[in-house]
Amino acid sequence: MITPAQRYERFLTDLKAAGVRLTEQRKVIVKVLAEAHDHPNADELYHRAYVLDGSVSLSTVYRTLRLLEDHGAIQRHDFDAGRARFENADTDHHDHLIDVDTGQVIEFRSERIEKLQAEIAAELGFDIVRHKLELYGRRRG
Amino acid sequence: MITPAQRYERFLTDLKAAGVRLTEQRKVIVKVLAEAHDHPNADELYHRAYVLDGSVSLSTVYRTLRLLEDHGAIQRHDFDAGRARFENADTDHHDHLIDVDTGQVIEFRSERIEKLQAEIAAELGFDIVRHKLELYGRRRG
DNA sequence: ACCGATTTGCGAATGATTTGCAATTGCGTT
DNA sequence: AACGCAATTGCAAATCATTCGCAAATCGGT
Repeated sequence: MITPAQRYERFLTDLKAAGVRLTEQRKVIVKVLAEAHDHPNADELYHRAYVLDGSVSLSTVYRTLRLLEDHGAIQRHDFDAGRARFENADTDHHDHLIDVDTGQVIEFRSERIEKLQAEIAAELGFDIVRHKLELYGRRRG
Repeated sequence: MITPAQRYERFLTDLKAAGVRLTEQRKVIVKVLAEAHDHPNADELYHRAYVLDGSVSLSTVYRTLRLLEDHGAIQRHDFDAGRARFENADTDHHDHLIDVDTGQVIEFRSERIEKLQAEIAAELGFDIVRHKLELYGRRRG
């Protein structure tokens, strides 16, 4: 079980290894991402980072998010159109179930679905690069 | 096998039945949608409609798209973030495979995946309201 | 054809994200 | 420990897709 602190260290090590300059702002943003247990959007990340270090700007949050995404360190989602949401990519792959009433995001993983997807793509003559599976559901009353 | 002309007629009949006013612009936009074999975005729809009738504006395209979506006549997708794409909803349900190299969108349907999704949601205590499954793949060389 | 409510086009407003630019900063080199 | 400069930053202005306000045009029942 990886801790936020460990995740943070790994983030920094990987970035340094990739030749990325570790600025104060980037470290703070990465720390916020490492500690996030949810799927925050850019603005939420900005606010959390700003509390830790008032020198972080929204622009830099956006620039850093793009940087991290390009490095494969985080993943971008668009559960609700118009606002991207992020999560660190080091955790195991999983899909999302969004509660349409509360907006709550539940993570799950199904080997069978993964397998089935690969089979379907293969039948169509493709190899899957990535996929997006989002279930929008309502809690059973 | 339904023809574009038939689809167009059904669109109009359904809208009229729903008490929607059939303006010139709406008819043109609906016709363009009925004839579309791809997944055009608002701007593309606007251009196609404008050719048929220069009195169509982009605002009205957006308003009509929202209207049609609310009536369940079309479906909105966001394959690429930041730009919504549309398709008529009268066809059978299907998912999408997007060729990451060409952007081509291939439609497919798998009963097994549908079933599996319902099972997973049920295990988590949910009923599926809708879902989004997009495979992004590369053609096998 | 008439009339009132609905819909339209226009341009301005919005909200998320990006960008230009001058000032600041990380970090390899002295 | 200071130097130098390219990379990075904050800010404000720009962008991009989409929405909105409002006066003018239009639908469709009478």
